[in-house]
Amino acid sequence: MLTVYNTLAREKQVFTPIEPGRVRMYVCGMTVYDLCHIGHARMLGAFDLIYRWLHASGYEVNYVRNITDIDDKIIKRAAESGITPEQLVERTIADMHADLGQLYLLPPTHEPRATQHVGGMIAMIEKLIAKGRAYPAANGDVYYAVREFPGYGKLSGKSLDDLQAGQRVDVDPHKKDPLDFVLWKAAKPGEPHWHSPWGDGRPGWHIECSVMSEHHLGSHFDIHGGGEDLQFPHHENEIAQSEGCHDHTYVNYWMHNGFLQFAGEKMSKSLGNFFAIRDVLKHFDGEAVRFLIVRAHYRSPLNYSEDLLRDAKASLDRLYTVLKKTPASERVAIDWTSDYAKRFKTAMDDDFNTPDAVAVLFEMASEINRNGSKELAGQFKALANILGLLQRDPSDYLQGGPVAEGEITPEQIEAQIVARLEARKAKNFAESDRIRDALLKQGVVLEDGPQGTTWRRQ
RNA sequence: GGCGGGGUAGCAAAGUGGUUAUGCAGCGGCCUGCAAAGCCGUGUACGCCGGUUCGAUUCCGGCCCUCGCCUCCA
Repeated sequence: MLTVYNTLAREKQVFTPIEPGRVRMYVCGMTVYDLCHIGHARMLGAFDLIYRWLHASGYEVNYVRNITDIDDKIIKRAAESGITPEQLVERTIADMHADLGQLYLLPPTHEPRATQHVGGMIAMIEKLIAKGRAYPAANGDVYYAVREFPGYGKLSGKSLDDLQAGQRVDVDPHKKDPLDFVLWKAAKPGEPHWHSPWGDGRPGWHIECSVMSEHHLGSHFDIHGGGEDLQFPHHENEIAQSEGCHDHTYVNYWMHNGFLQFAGEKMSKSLGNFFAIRDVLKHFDGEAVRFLIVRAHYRSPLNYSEDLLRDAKASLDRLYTVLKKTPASERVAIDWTSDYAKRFKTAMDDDFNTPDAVAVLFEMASEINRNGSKELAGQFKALANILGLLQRDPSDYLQGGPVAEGEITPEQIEAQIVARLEARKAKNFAESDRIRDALLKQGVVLEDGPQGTTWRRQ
């Protein structure tokens, strides 16, 4: 029985989908003005794991993850780079897909873009105006009237009065209430824009998700996810829009992942303390990065540093070493009646407790190393597959990784191994050890076994 | 100031009212020409102070520290 922590209820709840056997899930994706950083990887990785477990649990999952392809930052960045917003968007999306693939993230079922849904956004805004929950202002903007939506603040646990007391930005004089947020923005000269009943302009950020989720999942769906910083105001505003428009529940389970921190602070573009995924991948294997994410619970804060990444890689090395020693039998179905699989399932069913599931994997690893069971290795690999881990050829993983400039090639390593074998045959251990130490200095570890000498990169 | 998370052994990270989490690192042993890998063994950790209890890291209260949100943000 799957339980999930629902931010709205502030407790774990038994998961019951609206439609038996099917899950409709929406996750706020990227605004594509720059490369994804490792903090984004944490968020996207968290929901990838959730998606995978729902799927493994037998649900047919409609997983929608949007792309915001029109906003101030995109316009600004494109202008700075001397390209059109469209060019910037296309390039950034291609980069994002490439980077996420390196982390073994599954593509979502649908990846709608905001600019494909402007018509729907205009229609929803018109409906909100008709219901008295939104109003056009003299400057061409349209605002949502938060005081007209009784449930405002229920997700973030904030009251309008508390929010007002905490105000720390200048209030737009066109707003009736300082907390009213923009649904439609009047275009400035030269900006991309669409025609609307309120003049040329473009949609606000919050309305995008209400419209795109409804388009693919309907006005009432199961799971809505995103980073915890989106809880307020973004998700609060989505609720106001969608429930304000349809007068029924928008989402059953709100899920938010904890933040990736660097040096004790949230990693974000605005703080400037971020590492782009592709820069990290120059020095670390993508699966090691993924493992760093998998071995922490999705709601916990997660620290990022090179030391932690090295630690994650060392742990992952152990798991792959198991499969190198004991190759998994091919294409096995998971035996869910086995003790290990049951414990794995119990962990994952408990609000996607991946650290506990990983612990089960390590216990299986020890047993496989003890008994050399290919069948158990098959179960092990199949369970790891649910977490998006351990599916590569073990030697490829252990010998691969990013090859730096001037790094020793596999051919050169093999030649050294042959030379060392000659020395060992001649009982010239000084020479044999010299070769091994020389390789170790280049990050190559030799291991002598019954089947001969193998190597891996540190 | 308001609201919401965290503080677990050297590091990372789950979890539990009393029984081994797990991984990395370390230490001892086995194996090995020596190593590495692997195996066996090895750590009286739960922010502080009270309370409840036969017994609390786990429940309750207070305090301290820390992160996030209250502005765009994953």
